[in-house]
Amino acid sequence: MPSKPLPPITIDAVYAAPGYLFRRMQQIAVSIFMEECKAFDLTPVQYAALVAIHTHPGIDATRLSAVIAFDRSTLGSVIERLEAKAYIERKPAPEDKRIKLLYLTKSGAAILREIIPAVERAQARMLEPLKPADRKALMGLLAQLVDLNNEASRVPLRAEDALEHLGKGG
Amino acid sequence: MPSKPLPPITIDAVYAAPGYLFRRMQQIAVSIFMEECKAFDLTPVQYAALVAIHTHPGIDATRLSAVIAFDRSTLGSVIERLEAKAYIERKPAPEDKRIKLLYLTKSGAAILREIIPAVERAQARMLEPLKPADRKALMGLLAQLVDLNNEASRVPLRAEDALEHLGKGG
DNA sequence: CATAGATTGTAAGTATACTGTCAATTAACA
DNA sequence: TGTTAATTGACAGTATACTTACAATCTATG
Repeated sequence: MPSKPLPPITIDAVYAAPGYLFRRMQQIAVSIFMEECKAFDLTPVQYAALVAIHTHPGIDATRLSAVIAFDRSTLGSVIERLEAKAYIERKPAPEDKRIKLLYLTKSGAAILREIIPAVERAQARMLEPLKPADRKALMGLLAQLVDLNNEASRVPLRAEDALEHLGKGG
Repeated sequence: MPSKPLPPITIDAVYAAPGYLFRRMQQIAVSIFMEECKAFDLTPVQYAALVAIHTHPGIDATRLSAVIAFDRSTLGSVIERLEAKAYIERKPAPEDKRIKLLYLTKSGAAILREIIPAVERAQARMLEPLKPADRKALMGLLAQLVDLNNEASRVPLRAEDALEHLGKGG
């Protein structure tokens, strides 16, 4: 019994923990994205917002936050920045004075077209160190896990529910 | 040729992209961690810092940032918060007036012992929706990918290099 | 139609995460 | 030894991410 006063855990256990690997991978992914897209001055979240608004023109902020699984409170400032860059427009909804509808501007659509090759390079680089079969396996498992854990992280609405009155005109 | 003015990408492509899945999984992981550990008022990063200081007593802030792959600038405020909670102590290094050495306090060691079961519950919950074999496969691939991508995200020092003069007394 | 409850956007407050910059200090070198 | 270079910690500034709170507005109900 030679000392050993505090043996609860070591940093090596942290390195192998899912939470640590998820955080580290997210750091790396953002870093690669920003590097590939530095010519465009768009963050990953701003990019996702642009794509979502492009796919669902006239969406409002609350539904947008559900569609891109993005915190509702923070989204306000993201929208502000995109509006300041003139990539999106906010228009009041005629039938509901609370809601502001979001639309891509011409330059928003243009930047989206231009940035896509860089984004695809970034996505490819994130997985590049793995063999193709392993990339597929990892993405498959991760997509599955995110889907099954979807309820764990609080999002105001499920993406599908959020869009019932959009796009399909009903 | 019926219209189709902007077909560059849709939100479904974003959902399948690695960057989106990594971000979403990180959100979920943090959410689960905070839920399991809410009785302790410790964030995942603060927890990792405590473990690292416990494993490497007398580490300085720059090396700590390398050990837990944590941004050096942000670490200052993390250390401040841990110091304010009296979980760690900062002592000036005798041989180098720039450096402040970090040590766990008694209550820091105590909270670390107490929180570990909650942390382990959280880590287990993150992977719970997958079959055991899939959990193993996912963690293996992710550990591999993080390791091979380590250079992509800027960290001042590699964890191993950061510790050469610590612990082993040389 | 009046009121309670829900929804929308906004804001305040905390905590990462990153980019820069800076002064104090130490190390390297001419 | 004296100047330069590197290191350390601190700070300012931007951008997520989350919690709670709040006013304006809409909906549901009596």
